Amino acid sequence: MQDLPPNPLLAHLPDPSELSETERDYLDMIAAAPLLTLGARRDLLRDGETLRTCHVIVQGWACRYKTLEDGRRQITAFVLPGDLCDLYPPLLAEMDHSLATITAIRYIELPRDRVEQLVVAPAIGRALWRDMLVTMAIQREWTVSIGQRDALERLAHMLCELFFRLRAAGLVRDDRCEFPLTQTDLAEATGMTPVHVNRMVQELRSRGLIYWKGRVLEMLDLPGLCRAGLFNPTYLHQSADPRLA
Amino acid sequence: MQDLPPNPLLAHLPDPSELSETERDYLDMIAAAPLLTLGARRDLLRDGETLRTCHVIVQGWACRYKTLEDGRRQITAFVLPGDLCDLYPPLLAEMDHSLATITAIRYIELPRDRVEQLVVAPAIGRALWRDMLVTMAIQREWTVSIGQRDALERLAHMLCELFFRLRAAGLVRDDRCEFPLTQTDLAEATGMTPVHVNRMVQELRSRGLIYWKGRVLEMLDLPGLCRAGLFNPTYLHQSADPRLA
DNA sequence: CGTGCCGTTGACGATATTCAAGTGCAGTGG
DNA sequence: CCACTGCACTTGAATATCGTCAACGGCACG
Repeated sequence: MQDLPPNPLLAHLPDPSELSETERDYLDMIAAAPLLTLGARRDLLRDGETLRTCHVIVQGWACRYKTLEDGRRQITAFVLPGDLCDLYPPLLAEMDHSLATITAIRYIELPRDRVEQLVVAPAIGRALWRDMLVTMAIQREWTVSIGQRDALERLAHMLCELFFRLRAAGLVRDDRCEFPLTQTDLAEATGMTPVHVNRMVQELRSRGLIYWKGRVLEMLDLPGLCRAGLFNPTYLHQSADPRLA
Repeated sequence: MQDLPPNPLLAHLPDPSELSETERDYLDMIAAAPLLTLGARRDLLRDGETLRTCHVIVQGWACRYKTLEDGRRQITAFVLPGDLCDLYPPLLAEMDHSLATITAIRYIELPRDRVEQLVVAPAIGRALWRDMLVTMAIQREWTVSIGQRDALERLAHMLCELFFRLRAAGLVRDDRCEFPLTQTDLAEATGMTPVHVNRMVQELRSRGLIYWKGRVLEMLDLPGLCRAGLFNPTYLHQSADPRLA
């Protein structure tokens, strides 16, 4: 692993100079929290659990998922490096879904009452709200995607979304990025079968829109892929970001 | 219309006795806000708009929806009487979806900076967070539903969710409720065609699970409907509520 | 008494699933 | 070093679910 990116909880928050003394103290404590690790393809939190602490993933990919009684599984969200993630569940009684790693991750744990402080701290609270609202917008867009887009559009849209989010996190160079998902992951996220995802991947390849081999994804024609997926990035509410280069 | 229910923004908040002086003042100002009205089947907010004020629906049904360039439309959420709803969009730059009424509604408008105060007020802010997390859980469950459940399960699940939410809002008596949605609404929410919704509705009827005529829906066999929809209400995080009677 | 929307029905067709078999590659252990 | 194992990916054929198209009935509203 290369150097750790700055703690994403910090990256999503206002500049410390805009914060009060108290809020700066909060952030210092967070920055000092010990880094924990978890291997790839493991559950971090399970449906039904009652949590006393909150988790923030600092590095690596994860996903939320839910399983039906008969085993059908749906991934409801991907958690990318730099995303705030499980800051909030302890505010509810128990987990209503699970959280699993895709790659190995590094994360920190925060006690519940510390999160409650953060959430109502003036500047920090506002920033967390904003982050939550974007997460919500993404979830809505998944609903639109699975509900209305056909298989090819759905896959194209998913790849676009992930690519734009990775880019905002500074993880794209020359239209290429690390891409640890399997076709089965994409199937569980888009509500199709792995077989059909495979056929659609090949269609995107044959149209010259993407290159994907091993763990590397390259956008050969990003505007074309956006068109194929009826992808409009405004729902991500990405401000013009310096890291976009 | 019968008597107005108490302002839902208040209903979802902690008892005033647990609040500070300042927080009580906030609530008093909200309670004093003038009630606005809008007719059925009209847009309250449109995709792309920039908002200066926040909206809280006090009475009536509404829905969020998104439209693709080619006209396909997906309802991403139903806003029921008693739900907090558009408190937050102004925190983002512009609307990424639209909000339309189903029935006539009554609502209030709050200036943006007042909402920012609420969001970071200790007790109120925590309550709003909780509400937001439940909304998020519902949105995740829609993803699961559209992604994994088949048409019949999807419809059954949607009816169960709406019924449980209406019940928590005190709008169910003897397993019956007002139900102003059309089959086309349900189609746009579940990602199926109106024709197919119709077939599934008839299937549920013929199994003796529901009665639905005009604007009244009655659950003839709620446990059976829950089974048919693989519905597990824990994601709604409804505490034992006195109004459940 | 029209007009329009909502619900209903049937025949047909398309998209995506299921089932089954086989390939390639990475990691493991002999 | 090489065989063996497992997993991800790939391919094809048969099938099913759901969508499309089209027409009609009922009911509310003007």
